[in-house]
Amino acid sequence: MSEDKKLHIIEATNRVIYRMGIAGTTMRRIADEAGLSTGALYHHYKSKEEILYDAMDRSLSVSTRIAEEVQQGKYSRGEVIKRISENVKDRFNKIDDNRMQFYLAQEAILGNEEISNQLKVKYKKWIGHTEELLQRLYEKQPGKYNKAIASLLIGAIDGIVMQTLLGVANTDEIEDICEVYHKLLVEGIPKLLEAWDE
Amino acid sequence: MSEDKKLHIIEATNRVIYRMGIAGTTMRRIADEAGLSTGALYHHYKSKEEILYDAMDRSLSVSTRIAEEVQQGKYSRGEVIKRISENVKDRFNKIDDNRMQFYLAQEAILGNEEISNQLKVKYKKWIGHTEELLQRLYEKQPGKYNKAIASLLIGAIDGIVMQTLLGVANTDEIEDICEVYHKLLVEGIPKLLEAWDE
Amino acid sequence: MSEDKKLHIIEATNRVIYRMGIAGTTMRRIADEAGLSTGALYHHYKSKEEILYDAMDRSLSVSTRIAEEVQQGKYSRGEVIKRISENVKDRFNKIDDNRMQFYLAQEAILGNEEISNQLKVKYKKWIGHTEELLQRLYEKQPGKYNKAIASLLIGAIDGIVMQTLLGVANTDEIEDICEVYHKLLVEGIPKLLEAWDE
Amino acid sequence: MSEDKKLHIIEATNRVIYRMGIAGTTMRRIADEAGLSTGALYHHYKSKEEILYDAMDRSLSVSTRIAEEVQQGKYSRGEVIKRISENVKDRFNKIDDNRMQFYLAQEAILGNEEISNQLKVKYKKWIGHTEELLQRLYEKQPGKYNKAIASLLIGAIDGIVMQTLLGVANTDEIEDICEVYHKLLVEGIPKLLEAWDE
DNA sequence: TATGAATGAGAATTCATTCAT
DNA sequence: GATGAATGAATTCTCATTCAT
Repeated sequence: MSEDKKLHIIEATNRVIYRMGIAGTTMRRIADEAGLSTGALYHHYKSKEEILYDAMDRSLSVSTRIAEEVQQGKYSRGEVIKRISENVKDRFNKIDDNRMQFYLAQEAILGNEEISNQLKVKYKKWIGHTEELLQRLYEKQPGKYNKAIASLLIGAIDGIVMQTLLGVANTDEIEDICEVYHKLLVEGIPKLLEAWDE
Repeated sequence: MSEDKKLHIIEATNRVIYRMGIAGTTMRRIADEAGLSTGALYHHYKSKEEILYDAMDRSLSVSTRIAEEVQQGKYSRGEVIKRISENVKDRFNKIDDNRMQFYLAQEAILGNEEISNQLKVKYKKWIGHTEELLQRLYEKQPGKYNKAIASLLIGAIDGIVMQTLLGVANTDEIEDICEVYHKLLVEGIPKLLEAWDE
Repeated sequence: MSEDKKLHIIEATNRVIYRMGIAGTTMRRIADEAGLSTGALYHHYKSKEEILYDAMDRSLSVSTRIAEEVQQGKYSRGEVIKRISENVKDRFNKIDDNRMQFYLAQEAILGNEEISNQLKVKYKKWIGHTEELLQRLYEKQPGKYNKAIASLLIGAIDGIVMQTLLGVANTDEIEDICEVYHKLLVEGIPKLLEAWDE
Repeated sequence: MSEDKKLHIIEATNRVIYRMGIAGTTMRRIADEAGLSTGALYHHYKSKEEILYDAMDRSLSVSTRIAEEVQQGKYSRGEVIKRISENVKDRFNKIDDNRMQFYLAQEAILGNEEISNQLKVKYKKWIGHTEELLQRLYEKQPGKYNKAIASLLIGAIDGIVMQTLLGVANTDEIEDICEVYHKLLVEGIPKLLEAWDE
């Protein structure tokens, strides 16, 4: 039960998931990809579910999101916004990670509770970070709507990622969307926050 | 191929999805739930996918319909925004249909061309309508970024839908998000559009 | 039960067979092609088998082969051979008929006894005609092997037709094959017949 | 994927075809006959068609083998012709395999690309070998018509096979046909080749 | 540890035929 | 005569899991 072998299997699993989706990931394909027999997989994991869970678990613990690293730095307002925008643009281009992320969400939505719970925790963390970021950026006290804004900002990225994966949005359009997203952070959101003060 | 019978099948499908999730939705179960034989299903739909797509289509086409009504100039600016907001809130509550949409998106991303094309058409319609709506609402000439804004507005909804399905956002938070979305339409977007004029 | 309607159904059936083969010919497709409902078919024929049989029966009674019309004429030896060659070349180009013919043979081989019997009769007739032709051409008394030669001459055409349908032989090659077939009649067969005399 | 097990499946398949005809040959019946589960069949072959193709291939590839042996120069001219004749006679007796070949040809003609390609390869090989054989037998340089002659020789066999399957030719007649075929190789074809030289 | 053949339940889909309207 | 919705058995194929070697 060496950790090495497990990692080998998980890496093979990831490659299969990337190509075939989670529903298309069969034990035989994992075995083929890993250069093992199906029987061998059962020496390391006691079921397919366990393999998938391990794969998804490891995948989730790697993925990063806006705000995570920015938070600790001591950047100026302008620098922070710039870094966020870069980060966002970057995310749209990491097709591999997006695909995997989307599959994970899919699996959760289809009824895999364990993955669902993990993703829930992740999203709550991401939203929390973004919320804090908003406060730092616009020097506002925690307002009733900061969390909602954070959710929308995160959600918008997921939505655009889906459009990219679906082939609805092409590269040029993504450029524009990034610019709008940037402008939204600089102009739209502050305006929104002011609006509630009045 | 009476519309009634199709509706009957779709309703049965929805009940099965509600109880068993998409992954547990088989033709046999749909048939049983509808009180039909499996063969009968194929009399009305030529594949399982077609049933699922129709189920999704019927509910999500509401959003398109509203945008179309608005286009025909039946409403004042205030009314339009109100209706959009209502529509968005409505969409967040259709859990089963949203699940289905994500399932179909997955199929599309994994290479199902039929579904892919249908979804592409749907998204392009949504984005197109939203774009026109933006122009009418803010009396702007078609700008370079109107499409990008529309994509983001649609994407944000999908993203929030995903958060809802994952159980990240609860009912109260959805309320807040709707309100922010509303505010964004009223205050944020106009501000954004102005910003490019300066 | 008007003959007209039956003919209409049979023509539709033939078009379906041509496109889909006999195995791919379903009642629904026949109905669609004929512009009728499946139920209506059962008013005119009591089963699918009966329709297919009728279609094939009519098809067989139309098809012609080398020798049939030549026999009655009073052509010279050279003219007869020329006409046969033309006839053969012609046959290779009538893809539609060949296809149908092949399907019929197929159906018979797969176990349809009635068609098998009809085809058997046809082939015996064709072979008989060809045999007589050989005698007229080479002024030989009915020899032990004339029938075998006739069978081979007929068979060769069927075999080449199959190669054409399979896409093994292209148009240029068919030209050559026709020429060889011609030469065979003129030079090869007489030599063969002589050989036995010696 | 032991060759033994494959052979076992093929033998079972042949028995089923013999009893039920190709149309009545289902995976379940093959499995039952072989004493296996249907799933097991798919462990060795990836589709029903592959099983049928293999069944046909195994028996008909004998002809190819002989042509290959001959090519390697193991036999004298007389022996070669004798072996070819024996081979041809043999082929006429393999009723089940011939049935299968016609069934597969039908599939190919109707658009099954996989089978179509396999058969095309097979035929091109047969024709190619026969062509080379002609050159060796008659010590002729590659002539324009050698390929056409080869095609006709192969085609004639298929045509006679079809007559056998249809029950047009009985055992005695097959004897005669074989003899004529033999004579054709010995006397007819050389004469033909000479004819072009003059 | 490792193999890979075998299992067996269950999936989607097809289709000739029937029958109430 | 005509319709077309419905039947239900049969078909091919998939796949997680087991187990003798």
